[in-house]
Amino acid sequence: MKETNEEPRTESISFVEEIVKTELEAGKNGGRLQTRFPPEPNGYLHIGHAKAIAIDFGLAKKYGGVCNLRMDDTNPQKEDMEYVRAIERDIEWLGFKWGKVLYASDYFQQLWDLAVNLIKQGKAYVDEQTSEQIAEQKGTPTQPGVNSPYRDRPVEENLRLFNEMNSGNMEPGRMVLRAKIDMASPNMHFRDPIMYRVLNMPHWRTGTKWNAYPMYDYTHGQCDYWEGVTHSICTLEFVSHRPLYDLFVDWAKQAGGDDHPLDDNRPRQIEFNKLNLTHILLSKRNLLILVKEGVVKGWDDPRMPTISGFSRLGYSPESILSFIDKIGYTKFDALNQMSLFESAVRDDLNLRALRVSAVVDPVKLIITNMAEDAVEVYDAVNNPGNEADGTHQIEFSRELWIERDDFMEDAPAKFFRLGPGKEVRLKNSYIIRCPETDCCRKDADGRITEIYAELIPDTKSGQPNSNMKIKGKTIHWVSCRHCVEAEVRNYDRLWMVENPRDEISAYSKEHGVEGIDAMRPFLNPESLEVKTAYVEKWLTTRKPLDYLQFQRIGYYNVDPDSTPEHMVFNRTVGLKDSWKKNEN
RNA sequence: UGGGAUAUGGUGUAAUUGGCAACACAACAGAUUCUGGUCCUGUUAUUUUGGGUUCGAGUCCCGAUAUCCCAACCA
Repeated sequence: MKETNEEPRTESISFVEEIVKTELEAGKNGGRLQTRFPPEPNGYLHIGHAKAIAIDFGLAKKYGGVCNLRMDDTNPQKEDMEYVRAIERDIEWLGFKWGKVLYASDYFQQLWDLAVNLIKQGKAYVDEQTSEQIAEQKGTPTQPGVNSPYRDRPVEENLRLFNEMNSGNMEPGRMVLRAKIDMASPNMHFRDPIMYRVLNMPHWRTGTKWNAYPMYDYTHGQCDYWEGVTHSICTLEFVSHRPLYDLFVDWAKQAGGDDHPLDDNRPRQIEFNKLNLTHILLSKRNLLILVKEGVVKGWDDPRMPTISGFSRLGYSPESILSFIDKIGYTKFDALNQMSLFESAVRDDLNLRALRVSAVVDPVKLIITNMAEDAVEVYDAVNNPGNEADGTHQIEFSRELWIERDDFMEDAPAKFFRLGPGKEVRLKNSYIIRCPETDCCRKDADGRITEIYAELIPDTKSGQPNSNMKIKGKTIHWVSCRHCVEAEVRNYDRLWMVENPRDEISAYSKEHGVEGIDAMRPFLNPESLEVKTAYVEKWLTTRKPLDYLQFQRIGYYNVDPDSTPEHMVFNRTVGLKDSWKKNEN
């Protein structure tokens, strides 16, 4: 039933992009597109941020707009310059360019002036209750709140106290500035939200100028508006903040004498589903615990779901972006499978990784009909999928290292590797054959120490007999005299459970423990296996973050700490293995 | 009867906006292979539920159900 007109499937775009595109085409905002990526510099960026980055920067790039990087630095208690630099590095590594680097703290004066204006209009007041009292009066989602006794104090008193809040003489917690909205609103965010609190601590950018600092809800929308952001894209948990976001923008517009209709010339907040991944824990608070408790070696530990961690593991920026593209932007609270991510990584690495030989669990193989001092040199293809990647040289000699599990004395029928009387091809080299008897030597424990085989003449790649049909597969090897030792770090998932976030919080509630104690039961004790491998000498020419494939084993990446003298390789992801599956 | 959001194979996402439910991952089977990888072919499996409107409903209407978000002086 195939019709002739098989039109190319029209590109399907996310609902977010649909909105942006439609408004752009309608000429809204003067046909201008401006987004922003607003991280709080209190930790490293993780894969969830990458999803936000991809749409914030991606849309701006695709539709000729601009995306600014704005540090959401309204809480000096948790933030640090170290994080700002790391955030910039990670965004660049992903391949995106920002318009400007801005800071919420750039707007502290403007926000202050607006707050004063709002006090004068009777829209804000200073509350002297304790945080417990305020929480109590706020009510619950099912019960309306009640007004603060300070709600109707005179404007002059509000102004005086607000100034005192910022004087440096006010103890933190003594008073806050609240917006006067509606304590009975079904939307909790409307129950007189706190605009300013006293922290009395220096800010790493503004120094000691401020002692009272604005809250997120009072900051974000106005910053967007003042900057000219047209689309403020964020995650779903902010849906219920949107009415407040819009209200504060209204107030800022009015205070600034902006008489445009309220639905024009203003940022529009759009929310998408945040990223959830199986076997991954994504929350800066919890990631910080892993770092501080030494469970991992740092924010860029290859087991961390941070951008820098994935980078060090060997995931390419392209593979991360490709994965994000596959999962899409919707409003559904999805749990994505890690296998989809890994398949995106393998897809990309298959194109770019150079093929090399490394023997990770070595056993010696002796080619009995080869002379002690003979050496042959071959050209090994770097990437069968891309001839332009060229070749590199490898050496072959009498004594080789091969993988221990490429030999079995008593093998199942479908084991197509080495064993008594069996033949295999040595990658890039000869076909070899093990004798029927006495094909290996063992130590006192019965562990194989040496395997013997003879090469079959003229079967080398390119030689007359090279097409000889054998039952065996092709195995990889390195020459004992021509290889070097290297440290190989095989990483495995950090979490043994599919959904660590839920498991941890359930465990935490049940046992009344928090932090690392609630996490420990779910951590994989074998998340890192360090091995010494024999690798071909050519690898000493490889540089940190180079993409490699250890043939028949997996994709590996050169660790940043690796040197030619002591090479370190991180396992990015294993190759698919349809043999291992057969075993069980 | 607090408010808000969501629901399509095992998983995630599409469906020209009311017109043959498709793509990817996963799983399984086979072919090719000097990587038990890649490439290629095939198989299994989907509209939460009950009503309604309609020639026709994943899409519209009404009612259930389930999940998520909101009660930080965090963002």
